[in-house]
Amino acid sequence: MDTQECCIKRSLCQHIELGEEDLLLLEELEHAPKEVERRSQLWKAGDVPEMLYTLQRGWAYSFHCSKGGSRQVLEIFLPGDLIGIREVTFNTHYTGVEMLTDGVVCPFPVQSLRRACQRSSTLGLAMHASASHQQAVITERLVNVLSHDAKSRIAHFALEIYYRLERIHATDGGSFTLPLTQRLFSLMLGLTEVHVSRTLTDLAEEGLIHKRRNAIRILDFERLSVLAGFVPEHCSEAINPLLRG
Amino acid sequence: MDTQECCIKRSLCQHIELGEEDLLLLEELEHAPKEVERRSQLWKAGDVPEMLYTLQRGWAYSFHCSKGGSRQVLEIFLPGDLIGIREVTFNTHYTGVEMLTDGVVCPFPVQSLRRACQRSSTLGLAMHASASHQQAVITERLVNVLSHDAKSRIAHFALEIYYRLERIHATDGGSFTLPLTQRLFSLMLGLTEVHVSRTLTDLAEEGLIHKRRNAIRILDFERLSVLAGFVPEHCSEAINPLLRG
DNA sequence: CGTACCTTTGACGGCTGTCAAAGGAAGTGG
DNA sequence: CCACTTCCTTTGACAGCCGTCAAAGGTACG
Repeated sequence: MDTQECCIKRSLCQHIELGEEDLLLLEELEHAPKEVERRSQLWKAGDVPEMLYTLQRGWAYSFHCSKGGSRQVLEIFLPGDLIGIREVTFNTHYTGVEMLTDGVVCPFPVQSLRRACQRSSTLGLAMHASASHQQAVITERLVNVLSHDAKSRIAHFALEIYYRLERIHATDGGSFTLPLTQRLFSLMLGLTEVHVSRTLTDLAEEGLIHKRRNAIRILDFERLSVLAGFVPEHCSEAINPLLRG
Repeated sequence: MDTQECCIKRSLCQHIELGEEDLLLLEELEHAPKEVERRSQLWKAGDVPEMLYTLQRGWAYSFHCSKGGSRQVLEIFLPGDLIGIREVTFNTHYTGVEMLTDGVVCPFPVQSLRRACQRSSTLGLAMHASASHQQAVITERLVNVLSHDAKSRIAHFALEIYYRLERIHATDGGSFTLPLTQRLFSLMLGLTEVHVSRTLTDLAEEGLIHKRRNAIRILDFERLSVLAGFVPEHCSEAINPLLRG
């Protein structure tokens, strides 16, 4: 396996170091990469979680549908993210997952994960850490939505994505392009598309961002961070030292 | 140990059956119950997570403080809840935890948890399931806040607490009393105290709830559920069958 | 070239926040 | 038991953020 090849191990070893045996175990059990098209769904709400996916290429998102038919977006998945770990312990999925772009995923059966964790408590810990980390992003957005107005919410969310892209070295220089529609912004932040459009226009007029179709570009990180009250603390934390060894 | 005595085992075995060995291991490692006063803090944001607590008696909440000094409440803990599992893998706490009432907690050292999980993969799984379940409550409130107005948010939150109390048989008959101040409501739901007061008055005038100082009482579950779009699905899910055995 | 998707703009209304003030209930110290 | 403080709630006036409705134009895609 060359380093280009997507692997669940690269997701799981971000928080805790895995041994040689752990890595081999994961490699054995992972399925071959699979091409997936934009708008295809990895699963629907209500399905039994039976597969995890590592996102090798492309973007995806998870969402919840209310009875009224409205949709709320909960997570944006970027290349390298582990999709499904957050709900793997449930007997039905609360959220569906859909590709935002064409992409490639590497499937990993839940049953294999169980066996892997039985053979290595470090793997179990890595799995838990990965899920907690992912959930922390959601928690942080709840805090964002609870305490900020539209302008700050958008600023905060843009910065969240930026720092996650930076972590995987997917930013293109000082500024960066965020390929999300305004509709996605609205579904993530509890705003209407109309108001997102207005607010992005405001931010652009203030010189904080640049707007394009299906994308925005951050121009002034300094002022945007102040506006959002953003602290990039939580994104790259190492595991609790008391859980090591 | 009699059944009255609080124990981490009762939290962990809610989602997956634990073996005799697992239970003995947990009993051995748990510390003696400890009285805690209202307003005392179990830890502060920034601390290293070194202890879990099972809440034996009383209520508690976790919160995040923004730079501006405003506070957002993330979780309400009820008797039987495991406090700290959500952030146990992080090297610093993102949220502080404070007692809402006088109470009793049973401490459990994180290092002991690590050793317990090394000796039993089932315990590791139980820990993961417990954390995921707790996170799901937060995720559901994000969905709530993203898609509902003040009246529905309040209705949804009241029902969330009700079903959690029902699960631990702490409801007092058909209706029940929810001992939360309006300030707590506002911090949970991203509203002002003033607006919470107004909205509760509206709900009371419609006969859906009864209002008291520091508490409300649900009168009409049927209509309140419709208003909130509430589905009590997610609260009592068993573990993914593919992870068993 | 036609259709679907994405964005923008304006007018209007209402939900919700802000500011201010007041009173009642609970807790505290004397 | 009383005075005092603190906390919790309520009410009113007012402003503004944001949603709704409607229409139009631009861009991608087949």
